[in-house]
Amino acid sequence: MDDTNSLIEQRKAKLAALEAKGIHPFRNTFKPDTGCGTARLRFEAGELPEGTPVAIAGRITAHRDMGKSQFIDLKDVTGRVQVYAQKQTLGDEQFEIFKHLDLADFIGAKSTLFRTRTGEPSVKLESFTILSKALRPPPAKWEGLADPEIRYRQRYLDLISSDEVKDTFLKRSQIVREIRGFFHDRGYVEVETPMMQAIPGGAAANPFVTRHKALGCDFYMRIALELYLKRMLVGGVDKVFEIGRNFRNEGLSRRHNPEFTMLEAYEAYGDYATMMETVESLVKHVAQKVLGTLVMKRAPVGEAIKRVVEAHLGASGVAVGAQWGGYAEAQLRHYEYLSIVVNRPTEEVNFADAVKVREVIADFIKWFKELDPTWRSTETLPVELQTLKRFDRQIQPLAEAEIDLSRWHRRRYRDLVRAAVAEATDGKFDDWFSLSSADRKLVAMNQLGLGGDIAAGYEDFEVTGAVFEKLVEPTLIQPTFVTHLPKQLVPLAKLDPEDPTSVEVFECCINGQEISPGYSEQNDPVAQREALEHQAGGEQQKLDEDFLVALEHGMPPAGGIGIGIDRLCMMLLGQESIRDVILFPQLRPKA
RNA sequence: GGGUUGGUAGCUCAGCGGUAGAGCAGCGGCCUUUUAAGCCGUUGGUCCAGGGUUCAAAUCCCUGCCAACCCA
Repeated sequence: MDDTNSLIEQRKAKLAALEAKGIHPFRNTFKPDTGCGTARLRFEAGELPEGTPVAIAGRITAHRDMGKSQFIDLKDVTGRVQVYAQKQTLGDEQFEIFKHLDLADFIGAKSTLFRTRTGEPSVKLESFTILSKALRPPPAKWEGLADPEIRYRQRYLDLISSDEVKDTFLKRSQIVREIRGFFHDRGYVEVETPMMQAIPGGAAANPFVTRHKALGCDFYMRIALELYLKRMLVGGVDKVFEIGRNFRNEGLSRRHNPEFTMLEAYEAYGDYATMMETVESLVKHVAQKVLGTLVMKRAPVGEAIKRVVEAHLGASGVAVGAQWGGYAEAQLRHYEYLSIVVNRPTEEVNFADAVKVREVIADFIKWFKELDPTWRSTETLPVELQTLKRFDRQIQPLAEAEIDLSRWHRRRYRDLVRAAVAEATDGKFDDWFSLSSADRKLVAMNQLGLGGDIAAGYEDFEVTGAVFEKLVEPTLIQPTFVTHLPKQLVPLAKLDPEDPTSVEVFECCINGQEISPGYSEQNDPVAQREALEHQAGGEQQKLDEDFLVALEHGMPPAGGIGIGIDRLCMMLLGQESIRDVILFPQLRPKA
């Protein structure tokens, strides 16, 4: 970024020298007739014979100077091809210019296909045109870009230096295209609704505020698509969807970007069951089309495993493992194994280690139970059972190397919570829902270690919600529809007629994250008004009266879904940070 | 908000009290089939900023700024 940088000065001097020779390095005077990678591939496949003339254009990404012959790599979006230039062919003057081209310059090359002595499919240069002179040097060719800040702020450099990164974003583009195709094929209509709204509705989230000068009022960036898409249902567009940006004014993390891409789709006369089928078909369709498989490799887990093991080795009873050696040499070996995992380089820690760590924990539990059948707390042994259980629970999702999108599971919310609590407390609290509400809070804070996740004023369903979020959701690696959510959790959805304490809602979890909620949408205008008024908590200005009027005009019963496109991409593309599937993630502005 | 780690050449990094280093990139030279080309030579630095300790600080200490990760 430093303009006094001598490399930049040198390049500027080269530019001036070219111009002094009457060469204009920025003119659009060259039309390629094929791509660099395309030419290479078609040559390799035998579609084009040796000697075929090709006009290619691209960026110079490598230069190998052999004296009177020169090699460069030319790269465009289709790939890379080697260009071979000879002094004999180009003539002295052109050859000198070619020789002094810089990495990152763009040229157009008239050339013919041929193979080098080592068999590399290449092109032999006949003439070339400079199409753009780069005034700044590219990132290191071999190491690539290491500084994450530059990767995100100057993504173009990241795209230049990493084919994997480029591939990820090209695939993201295909994913979105396939999603569109899927809905269009099913007769859905794609629409665009306002991003700036006077009353941001459809979700519980903090909005961004913006100011309209001419109207003299504030607008909010939308936090959901829902309320406008439902207006479309009222308006008679029975199958409707939108893919677009939502904005939520919250913190940044590995899984959160303030602006993110959401898909919402609504289908009249459908319900949450219809939409489960839709989500399953959609995800399978996209995976098959874009990746050609339904088995997803998960992102590397080394860092996460080390983090968990380290936390437990350091903070809790496992750290005293060495002291247990007194009664079991095998235990000492196990303890040593955990230390080895922590001390190994991150890249070498893998899914198999997570499986092994789980075995180690299971052994510890078994030994301790043999030693003291009543073992539950720290009374007699140096480590608490729940500590080991928590340890195991955190490792468990890291032991699954693949996601199998051909098998989808359906589980009831309450069953999952009940089982998770029973397991985490070693059967001590085997029916979470039979506990009193006060006990639930105590158990969650003390036995389940959720003290930090539960605020004092939490209502009952929020405590259960925290248990689900912390204990259940991260373990749902394989595609799972969680159904029959408690009605308090989703106040705007339709009650289940067979179980009025739960609603006709699902959450589709994959890879330990919720990627898609789905609903039987509320179309009773009276019930909807009550729910919204309750949600607004008496603040009338938050109530979207126009939306309620729309419902009063009649909305057909419908099923609806929302899918976080960024999270879907993370899952499909094996990325563990949302910043690696968003081209220009939000960062603090540079001072 | 708290903790951890980091900030040294254009890039990737080493050095961790005693002359500021390497590879790549750049520049000059040799080489007409190389491919992380090679060989010879060479340019390039506010060691993030400020303060302190010391005969001596990139190195140790403090403060600040920036970033990544974790926790909240």
